[in-house]
Amino acid sequence: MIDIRWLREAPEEARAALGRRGPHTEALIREALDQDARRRDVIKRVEVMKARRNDASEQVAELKRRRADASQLIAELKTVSDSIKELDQELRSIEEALEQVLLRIPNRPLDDVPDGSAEANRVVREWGAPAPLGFPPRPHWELGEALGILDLARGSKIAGSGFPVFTGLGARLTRALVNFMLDLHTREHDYVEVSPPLLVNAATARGTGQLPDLERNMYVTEDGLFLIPTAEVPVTNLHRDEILAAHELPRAYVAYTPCFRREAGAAGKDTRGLIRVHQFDKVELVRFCRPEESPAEHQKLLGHAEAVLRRLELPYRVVLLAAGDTGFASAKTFDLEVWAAGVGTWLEASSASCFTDFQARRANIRYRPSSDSRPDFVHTLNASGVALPRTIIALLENNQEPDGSIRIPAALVPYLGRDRLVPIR
RNA sequence: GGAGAGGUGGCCGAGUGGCUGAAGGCGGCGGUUUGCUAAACCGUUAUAGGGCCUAAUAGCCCUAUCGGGGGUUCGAAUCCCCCCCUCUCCGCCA
Repeated sequence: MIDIRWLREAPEEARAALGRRGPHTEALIREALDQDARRRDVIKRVEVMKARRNDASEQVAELKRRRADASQLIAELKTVSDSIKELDQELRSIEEALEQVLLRIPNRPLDDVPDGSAEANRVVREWGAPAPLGFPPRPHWELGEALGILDLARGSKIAGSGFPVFTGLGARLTRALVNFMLDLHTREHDYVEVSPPLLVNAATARGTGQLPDLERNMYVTEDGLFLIPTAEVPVTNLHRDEILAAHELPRAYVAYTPCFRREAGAAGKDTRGLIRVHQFDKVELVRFCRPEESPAEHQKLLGHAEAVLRRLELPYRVVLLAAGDTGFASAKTFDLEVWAAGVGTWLEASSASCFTDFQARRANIRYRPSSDSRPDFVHTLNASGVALPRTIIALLENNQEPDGSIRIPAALVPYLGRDRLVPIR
């Protein structure tokens, strides 16, 4: 049963916060509170009967021990038992309905999240300036093919559109980026590296909020397992149904995984080349912390993601998303948008989100504030650190030279083994 | 995939229909003893839900929980069914 106390105990605050996501939340709140009231009413009634049954059962045992006749009492208890069965049935269906509603209520945006939808997103800072190239920049799909590092046509052939193939130094570039990022986060930012399963069960997908909200966006196997859309899913669920010790918070994990997204309904514009693909590599950062730490943790996390782009010398900006544009599970999100000179646009390379206790409530991830206190939900946060395709886009398009060769930033040279990529035709 | 064994509290481990939320041990916490430590001894030791009362996640009462879910029964850790997981053997295999 997902926790509902937050809603029951402060319904007006919940209304105000959720209302910023849209008017549809009001109906969900009303439905949830209604089902909750019904639920408690039935619990009250059935528990009185259970108490009576337990009591009388002891009397039956006592009578039998004395070899006295208990048939009268047993007959009486039978009707009590039947009523309990009915009420339990009713309770089950109410809880089922309540659960369905709760699963559809998005997270409450934090107070400092701007009102409005995407137009109200706020650029909070920029780093590095998009430098004029002095010649007409080419898009990455042209550069990539000319460099012999990207083969979109064959990807389409063997899997379908949106499944790119990296070849030669392109394949090595992805490996170089992954290793660079993992090294940075484990050595300098103190993350524990994990290599999780790429398929997860439904409970796991529900824990981070992918179900039911993003169900359409995940690939499902016939065994009922989902291909992960991000490492956030398996990594956050590492501690599902656990009570963490206060002294082991905050915990920080970094994971490299491929990510799989159906992107149903996203076909069309802004999907050329590597901009939006069905399978891509990503290094993901996940943090668990005490509630009071989460704002500071969020900034720290954002800084760790930014560090990647800075080392790669890629111009980017930090955008605070407005309430209406913030993801279902998130309470506050900063997008890291990297400049891509060829397509002439900013591309989201990372999303750094604070989920407050939203995922913790669903996944039941708690901690004990002190040894003698009750467990409380942790806060979870995550950020891409960062997604590869859009990083590669920026790398190719921003660092291209008139002859089509690509400058490799110093931080990446040791990993790639060379300081430039040169066209093969 | 086939055959078998098993899943009990933080851990180990009793328990085949009734006062067992669960013996015993270990660990943890509190205390007594102690020059200090150790040992010994005493006490304590879960989670969730609901209600009452509250400043309270304090207190009191109730309900549930022995892998998960159904069922039988007045009553289930104990009996039945389904599922999940672990282990052993066989098969297959990177």
